[in-house]
Amino acid sequence: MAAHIPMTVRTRFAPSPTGFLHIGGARTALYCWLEARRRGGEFILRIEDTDRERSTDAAVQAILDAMQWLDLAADEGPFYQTKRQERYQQVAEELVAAGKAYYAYESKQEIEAMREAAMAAGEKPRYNGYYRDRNEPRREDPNRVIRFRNPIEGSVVFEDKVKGRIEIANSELDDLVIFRSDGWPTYNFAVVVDDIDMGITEVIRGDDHVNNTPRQINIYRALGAAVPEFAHLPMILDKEGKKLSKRTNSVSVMEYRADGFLPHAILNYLVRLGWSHGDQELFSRQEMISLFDIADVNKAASRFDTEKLAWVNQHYLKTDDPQSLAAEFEWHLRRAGIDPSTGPAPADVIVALRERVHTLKEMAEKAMIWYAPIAEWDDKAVAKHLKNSTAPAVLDAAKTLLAECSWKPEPIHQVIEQVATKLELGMGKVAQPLRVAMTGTQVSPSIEHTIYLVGRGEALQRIDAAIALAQGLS
RNA sequence: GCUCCCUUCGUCUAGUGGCCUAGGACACUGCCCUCUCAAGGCGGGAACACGAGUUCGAGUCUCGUAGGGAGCACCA
Repeated sequence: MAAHIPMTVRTRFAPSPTGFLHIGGARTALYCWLEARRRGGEFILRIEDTDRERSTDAAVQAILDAMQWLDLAADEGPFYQTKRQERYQQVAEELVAAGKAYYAYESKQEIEAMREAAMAAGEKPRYNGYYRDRNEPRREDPNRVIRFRNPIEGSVVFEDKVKGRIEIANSELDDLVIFRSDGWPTYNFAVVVDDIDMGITEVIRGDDHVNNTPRQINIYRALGAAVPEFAHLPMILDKEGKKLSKRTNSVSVMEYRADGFLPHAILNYLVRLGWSHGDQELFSRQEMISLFDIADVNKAASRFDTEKLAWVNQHYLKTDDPQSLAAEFEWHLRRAGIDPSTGPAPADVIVALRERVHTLKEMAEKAMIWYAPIAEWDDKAVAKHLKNSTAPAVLDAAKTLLAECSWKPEPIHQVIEQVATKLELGMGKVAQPLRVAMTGTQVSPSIEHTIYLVGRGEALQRIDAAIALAQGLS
């Protein structure tokens, strides 16, 4: 028996640069990447920019940036379809020469009339095959296109890795245009040529392409190429079960970044949307790679749940090394108008706040208390919060002890306890006035961490200011 | 209209004929812990779209119905 030489698995992500990388595209890219990684294959990135009307360089860059931020590196590419124009033309002409495609010269209006006639007759809008058997030679004509001579008999059957067996009769398919009158290939043709040339073995894409697959398979066969495996991913819907729309949802991956989500949290959330491994919710990169299998992906569409994403995000905020989160957090601080160098170390702030927020954006907002100048506080609100007969005594006692204690959370905690014991007050009566003095608000992390992060010099000043406000009350 | 696809708690899902009086997670909620807010711990309510059939036995197989989605371009 001949030794079986395993073909290397090659997957590809092929977005068209007409907008940002959206959440559905990110999941497709993730699944392609995971499938390639797990099976020791290659992941290729291809930019499908043959629609020159709608493609933009800015969109290309946005997609590349998002892929990088998510850390989904391609092994090859990005390849651009616009750079392969001659190749498509060459293959299309070869198909004509082999009698597997033909020139057609209808105008767009004629095609339109044809579609309407078919609709009126209760049939699918389709090409009537006028030039199919006319064998017209190539001639200069603004309406010249090349159409694929689709088989008439039989049906196309393929085993989709997520949808299962799918069969469509050839009688449902018409002779699609593969090469346009403007000199560019159409989508269905370009993908096939590219996937063959790039040696793609697994086509993983959105299930809006299921209906295109039989047409493409016929082209593979006409070209004498091996047909790859297909896996069509169900859609991602919004909370209401509607199609994700820019108007009502965050759809761009980079919007999620701006909203304070971590790249790995997004990946973890996405890998679980439509796929699972028993009861496991959290996956490291390595676990995702070793456990993921495209064949285990669910068939049905799923809804995007920001609250669960937020839970996953907080999980990683709590468990990741604060130091490794610092750079992304600083990005958010700057976005919030804060200069990180004017306050405590970002990693320390992360530790103080990570159990209290779900996103880095929220964290940056809450971190304001350690960076914003005290002058910006609302004095009236602060004074009101200090309206407590024991507040001045607490502040005074704390100030004395804080001036001398060792500046670490633990000793500061002991100071609080000493004040409570000395004044015979509960922890609440001691912590709250200090909290107000430190932050101008009634909510903050544990009091010792709050004070610690303010810093000794600033803390003493804030206590003085608070005492002044409290006295102003009486 | 035609073709294809989908259907388990509110949501993401486990489930591949008996282990299911259907499991986990998010969300919601009760109690505990507590210096605020959280986090955490222990509980709770909550689902097999519907109808036939196959079978000793169906969430799991078959058919039908209903509902939802996608595609039907010289757009990808």
